[in-house]
Amino acid sequence: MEEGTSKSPGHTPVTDPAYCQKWDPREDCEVRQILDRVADKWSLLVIALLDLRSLRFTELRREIDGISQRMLTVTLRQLERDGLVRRTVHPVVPPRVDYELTPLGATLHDTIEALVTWTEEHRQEIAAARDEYDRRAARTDELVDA
Amino acid sequence: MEEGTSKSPGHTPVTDPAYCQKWDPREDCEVRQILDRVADKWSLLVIALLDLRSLRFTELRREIDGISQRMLTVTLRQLERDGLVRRTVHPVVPPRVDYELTPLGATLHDTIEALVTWTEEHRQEIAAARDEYDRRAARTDELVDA
DNA sequence: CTGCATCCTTCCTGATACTG
DNA sequence: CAGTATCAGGAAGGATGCAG
Repeated sequence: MEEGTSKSPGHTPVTDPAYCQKWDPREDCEVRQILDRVADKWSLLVIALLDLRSLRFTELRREIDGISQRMLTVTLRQLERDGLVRRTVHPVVPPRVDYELTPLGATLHDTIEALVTWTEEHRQEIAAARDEYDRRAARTDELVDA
Repeated sequence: MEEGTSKSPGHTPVTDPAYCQKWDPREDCEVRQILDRVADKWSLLVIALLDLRSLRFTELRREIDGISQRMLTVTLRQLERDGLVRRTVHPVVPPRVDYELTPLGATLHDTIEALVTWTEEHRQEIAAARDEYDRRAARTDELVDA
């Protein structure tokens, strides 16, 4: 019936004022939707590259190792829709399309840059933590085998 | 001028010194691997919640609307492996497992917080951009229909 | 309560063909 | 060049059942 552990009285909800003011817990909340977009693997790279200079479709494709044509298209469309990237079609042959950050996109880059910087500053620590974790896991597996 | 059609001479590579110092273009580069982790949809939310206070598995599951049990487990294991989250098992019945940020994880939270703040500060602009984009798209579709 | 194992669905890549 | 459309194969994610 009722499990004493997750009952109301002793349970301090994280969804109290201090939390609710910052996070809407609903899955479809606006902030979560935007976070899913800007914290996206490919969006991050596209924005970082476009901050250096405006780029054409093929240039982006070439620079971002591992991205498929489909995902680059999808990512650029999303970023354009969100007003972070401007798409400019030049009426020439062969067609030329330039992508560049909007002022809004540029402000996002500052934040993304911080994330990249953090990653670069702490990658040694993370690599060490991974080694440590994997070594422990290996030892545990040995015990299980025995 | 010289279209260069992405040939060698006229093509200004983004992978020049200014770029290479910051980004390793290879897909499997360490920085990209870590970014994929910390810029992950669920990782972001987990770290944001654990910054408020340490939480149990079920508490996290309840707070993060839409996450599956599997993904919460996977996300926590990855964060633990990377040294961002500490997992503490209390030898009691029923089992009790607490998750908390490590000092390293706490430093990451500062950066994530900036991303969340950016999102909150600009969500109106993004919503407006989306409306604008969707209206244009709707009008274009009309023309196509006609 | 915690979380692994299994099945099943959805998404993504990669290749290829075609339009403007 | 800059896409859209399609299809096969694979990986990621969701739902469920069960074990410690």
